Order: sequence, then C-alpha cells, then structure tokens
Amino acid sequence: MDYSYDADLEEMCPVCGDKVSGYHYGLLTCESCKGFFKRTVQNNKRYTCAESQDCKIDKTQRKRCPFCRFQKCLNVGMRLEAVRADRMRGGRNKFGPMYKRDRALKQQKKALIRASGLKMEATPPLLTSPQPDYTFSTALSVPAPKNTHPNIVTSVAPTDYERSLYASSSLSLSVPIPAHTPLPAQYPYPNLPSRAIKSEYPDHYTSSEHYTSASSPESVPGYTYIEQTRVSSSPQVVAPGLTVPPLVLEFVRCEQDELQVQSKISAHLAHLQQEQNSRSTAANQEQSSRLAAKPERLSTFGLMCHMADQTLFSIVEWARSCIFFKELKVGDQMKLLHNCWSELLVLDYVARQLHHGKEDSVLLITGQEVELASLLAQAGVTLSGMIQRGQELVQRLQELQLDRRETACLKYLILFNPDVKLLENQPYVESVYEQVNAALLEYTLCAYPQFPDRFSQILLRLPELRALSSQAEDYLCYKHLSGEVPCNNLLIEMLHAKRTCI
DNA sequence: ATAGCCTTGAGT
DNA sequence: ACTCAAGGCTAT
Repeated sequence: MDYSYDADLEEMCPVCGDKVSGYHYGLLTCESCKGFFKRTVQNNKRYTCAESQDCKIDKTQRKRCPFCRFQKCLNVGMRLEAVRADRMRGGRNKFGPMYKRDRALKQQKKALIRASGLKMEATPPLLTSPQPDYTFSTALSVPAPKNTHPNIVTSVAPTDYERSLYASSSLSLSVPIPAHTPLPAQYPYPNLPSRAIKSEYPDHYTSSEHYTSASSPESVPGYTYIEQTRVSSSPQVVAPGLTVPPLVLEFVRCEQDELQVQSKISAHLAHLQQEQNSRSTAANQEQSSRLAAKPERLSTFGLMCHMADQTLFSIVEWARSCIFFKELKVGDQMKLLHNCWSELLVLDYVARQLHHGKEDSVLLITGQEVELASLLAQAGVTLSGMIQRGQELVQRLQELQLDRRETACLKYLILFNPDVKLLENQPYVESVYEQVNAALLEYTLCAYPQFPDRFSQILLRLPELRALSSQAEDYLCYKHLSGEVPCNNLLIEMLHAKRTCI
C-alpha cells in the first residue's frame, strides 16, 4: 500500500494518459494526440472500428484503433474548430484566454490543496474533520461535470471549479451534451471547407438545425450532434454484421474513464495515508504502542473503507451525469441511489475482476493487484466468505463472457429499480427499466444469436449480486457499530439512509 | 501512420 | 522580445 503522492493528473493526457506537452485544440494533451487529432481533421480521415467502438485508449494501445482514439479526443473536449482550415502557422487563436483562465484555476486549486494538506498536518492528532462537506445531499445537489477531463486530485469539490473553468468561452464543455448517438454511417465531424478566409472554422459552422437549445456561437464544437429519439431502441449498424441499440451505445458512452477514476482515488488515498503517517509520528509513546498492537489490520480495513467510499462517490458522479437519471428530481435520485448503492459497488468490483481476468488475484480500483490468498488470510470469516462469494459471481459471469455493454446495461437495471416505493415519478422509473430491459434483450439477441437464452442467463445473476450486496451492508453495519469504520463516510450515510427509510 | 522535434507569428 | 499553440518536417 504505497501511493506516490505526485501521481499528478494534470500531467496526464485525458485521451491516452501520456505526458502532456501543452494546450492543444482546447485542452492539455500529449504531443502524439495533438498530432493525431490534427492529421485526422486536416486530412479528413475516416476510420472504422474493428471491434465494438469501445476500445480502451492508453499510451500503449492508442495506435490500435484510430476510430476510438478520435472518438475519445472528441469526448474529452478537443475542438475541431481549433484546427485551421487555411493551415496558417503561428499566432494565437480565440482559445488563448480560455487557456489562461484554465491555468490560473489550476494554480489556485494546487494552492488550495497544498493549504489543506498543511492544515491537516498541523491539526492535532485527535481533532479531525479536514474533509469538506461529504454529505450525500451535497454530492447530489452540485451540478455534475460531464465530458470534462476530471483533474480532481483530492476530495476538493470538483464541480464549481470545473464549471467555472470554461464558463464564458465554451459552454459545451460544462453543459451536458444532449443525448445523442454517434452516427457511424455518417461521419462524426463535418467535411472541411476548402476556403481559407479565416484561420479557424467559423463558429456558425455547426448548423443550428441540429442543435436547437443552448447554441450560443461558442457553445458548439464543430461536431454535429444529431438529435435522435432518445428512447428508441431500434437497431443501428456499428460494425459489419453487428447492430447495437442506440440506448446501449449511449450507456457505454456515459461510462467513466477507469484510468481517471483510478488516478483520482489513488491520489485521495495517498493524501489520507500521508495524513495518517504524520499523525502516528506525532502520537505519543503510549498511543503508538497501543497502535502497534494491530497496526496493519486497522489501516488496511480503514483504507478499504475509504476506497469503497471514494468508489461510491464516483458512482454517484456517474449516476448524476447519465441519461434518464439526470432528468429525475433530486428526491427521486436519492431514493434510487439509497436503494442500490451497495449493488452498484459490488457490480463495480465484479466488473473490474472480469476485466482483470485472473483467478488468484484481485484488482483494486487503485490499479493495485492483491493476491487472493493473502486477502483471504487477512480477512475474518465473514469477509472471506463474501470475497469467495464475489469470486464465484465473477466466475459465472466470466463463463458468460459478459461484455462491457451488458455490464453498462446492468448498472441501469440496478439503478432504475421499479420496486423502489414512494417515488415522485414512479412511472418514469418503471418505463426506463423496461426500456433498458428491452435494449439489453435486443443487444444480446443481435450480438450473440447463438445463445438465445443469454439475456435470461445474465438477469439470473442479479439476485446473487443483490444477496451479496445485502450481506456486505450487514457486515458494514456490524463493523460500524463496533467502531471500526472511519467516520465522515458516505458509505455509512447510505447505510443509515437505507435503514431508516425502510 | 506515428510521434518527437522544429518553425512560425499574433498577442502580450 | 518573449510566449506558446498553431502547423511542418522527418526517422521510424
């Protein structure tokens, strides 16, 4: 458990994770993605994805699928308008002031983090509440950042920062992009005009026909988002021979970038650990000898709680930004999340193990790999039972070869549980559930026609997942009552909310 | 085609 | 004069 504190997100390209070389086409990216974006737009390149348009892009694999790489460039907010039609060199463009503001805010934030870090070190060991407002209601009431590269390093609330970042010059980065489905049959970006009147593409380039709301001149990237019927699940061609319902594509598009979540949580835990270290060195002899009795166990369990807590934050962030959920009133959003938070946590864990694909070790959200044997050895009877139960679930899903799209659908099926009572907009939730259900059914039939009962096989795993999450809640409750769970914890708040509600 | 390094030039 | 994000060049 050794986190390097300077795992600086600011230094990471939001597309591939490589080292950033400066601002390029709207945001900080690496040199190679800058070049790739330029080549693609200048030469009007068209790519196709050999897989299913959801390839992971990182430094080592970025060359593999230009289609998905370009898609990601657009998703993180690279601007087509910043590529010059006339190829004019040098000089400045209209993004200059935005870059300047971005830099200023980053500095400000760094200072804030440093300040809070110092304050924590100065805080007497037993008096602590350095964390900002961690209540669930706050987490929900703050607007969700979407399609921005999260450069959040610690628990500092990201949202106002993110929002102010591009506030005046490019609303499109902070305003949720309308639900759309990329149109593979057409091209996700317009043809380049060959005239050379202006250095950049004119702002009105995007036809307002496609974009009715919020189309201040600078709010729209050169990319045309075609409004489609949001809730239709009619098939759409994505790759030769495979059709994917647009709803499913939308779900996949809304998935968070695993690498970014990983860095964010690693940084947060590093910060906590640093704080812990400074406390234990400050502690007096008597205390340190008391701690020495069982130091490893305490800190490991505590860390795991914080890890789960942070994961829960990212799950809430995901939910708030995803289609259907963000249309709900906050009250209903809270009811749904209170109901399913632990299931989503378990699914998140299970999905990570599926991706990890190793039977004798477990992959944490921080990217660390832990031997299953040592995990089981450290855990008590109850916990090891749950870990094994989790592994069995992983194995059954592994046998099914559950894919990323199906996983994404499951998240929605769990979130929009039609059994949740006392919702303001119950019919809506029920209808969403039905739509997701239909989309998943359609997808499994199209993608895996050789397994007609795949859909039901997948759904059959949900009761087990629910049972496991319920056991985990009980366990957490027990641990909490015996005072072993760190306080100021979203996990506990969720636990309370659920138990007092029902 | 990729990506590291080079040249350019408006804004400061 | 300096900065730094554009485009250009080129070995791999």
